[in-house]
Amino acid sequence: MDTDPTALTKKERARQAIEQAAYELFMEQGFTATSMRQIAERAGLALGGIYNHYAGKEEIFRAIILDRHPYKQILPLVVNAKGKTPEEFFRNAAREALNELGQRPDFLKLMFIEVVEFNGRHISVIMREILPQVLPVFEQLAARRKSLRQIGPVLLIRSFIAMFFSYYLTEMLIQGSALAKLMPKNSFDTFVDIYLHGVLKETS
Amino acid sequence: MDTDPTALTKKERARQAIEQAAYELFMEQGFTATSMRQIAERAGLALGGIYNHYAGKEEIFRAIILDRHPYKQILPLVVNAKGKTPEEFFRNAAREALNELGQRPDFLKLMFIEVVEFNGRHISVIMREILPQVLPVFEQLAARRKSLRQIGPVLLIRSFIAMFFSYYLTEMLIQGSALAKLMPKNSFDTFVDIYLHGVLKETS
DNA sequence: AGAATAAAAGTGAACGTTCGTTCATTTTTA
DNA sequence: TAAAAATGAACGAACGTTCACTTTTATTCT
Repeated sequence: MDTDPTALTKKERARQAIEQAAYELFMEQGFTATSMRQIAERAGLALGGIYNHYAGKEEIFRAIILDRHPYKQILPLVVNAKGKTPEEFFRNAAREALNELGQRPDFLKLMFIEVVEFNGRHISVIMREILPQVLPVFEQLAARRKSLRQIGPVLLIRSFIAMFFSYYLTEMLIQGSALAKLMPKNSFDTFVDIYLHGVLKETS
Repeated sequence: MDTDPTALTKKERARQAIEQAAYELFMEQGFTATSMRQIAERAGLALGGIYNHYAGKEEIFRAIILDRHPYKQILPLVVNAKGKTPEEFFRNAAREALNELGQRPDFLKLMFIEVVEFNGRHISVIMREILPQVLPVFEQLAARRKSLRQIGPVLLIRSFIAMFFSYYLTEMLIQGSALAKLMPKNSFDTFVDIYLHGVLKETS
């Protein structure tokens, strides 16, 4: 038989097809609204076959969260962002993360589904993986008291991530509304500016 | 018969009971996971009776969005917030909104359900109501070029709202995770500070 | 190597449940 | 006394999962 080590086994290819189909459908319709039949059809196998690879529907979602979540691509970009000053670092990290996220416009929905349908049940496993990588970077940043206002590393992480979340959440919320028409084009740049400098002018 | 004009008619009381029950259940379980039977039971009437008041399940959700959404209470607090300086205004508005939101911890879920299950379909009606009230206030704010950096009124609104969203979204995401244990107590104050002054120290 | 064979994966009908909605009927309201 | 509201059984559809069965894959033995 063919033993090309670069080729995925048939088993693995089936798993990937199931996860890919489920990922797309969850993004399009949400978790509850997506049926196992739809997943099977898009993955190109029969309904019952799914259960040879996953114990059930929620396990597919968990698998997606664990090894298909966009943070896998984004995290390295942030952690490895360069910059002589913290401002440079934040701007580079934000820009690179945004570029990657721009390719995957539905990334936030995974988080919303997680919150709405599972009350954040699966997040802790992500955190366990993210934190050891990200915390040292932001600890070094927070220590630069000359450049940064006094904000602890944990809140620095949270607020940095929150900037992306809030940008995309408000984008999804206002899409198609009157506010969307009034919105400037490069709004994310302003979000980064506000994160860095605030809305107030310096008082000096 | 009793014609006390302050009393709700029986019809109205039934509608309120249905909306209240549905609101609670949607918050607890999400829209799709909540059944009409659960709504009927908690509202204290029979299954079929709901359809004498609402055409279907989604119309209940729409009614909740329209006249039970927390922004009804919060919007006036923000619009009527006082403050000699923009900073005072923002801090007062943020504090009062947060107090109100603290009483209604599930407020954000309504938005998430809206995004996850309806792709933001019902937001435009909210915007049509909010914008005329809120835009003038933020236009006046944005015009104070001495105090505020150059940010248009529309982005000023969006980023101000986004501050709350990002705070609560990250709170829901990290709850129960390792990051939550490391989080300082009064994190929202820091979010407001970052919104006002940014994370960077002034360069002067 | 090639045949035998046990394990894994694929199939789609069937199962039991639950869903949103409808309906004929009764009770309450105006 | 006519309209509105309440009732819960019934309907058809869809759901996640299981099942008996066939096909494919991987391993063992000659």
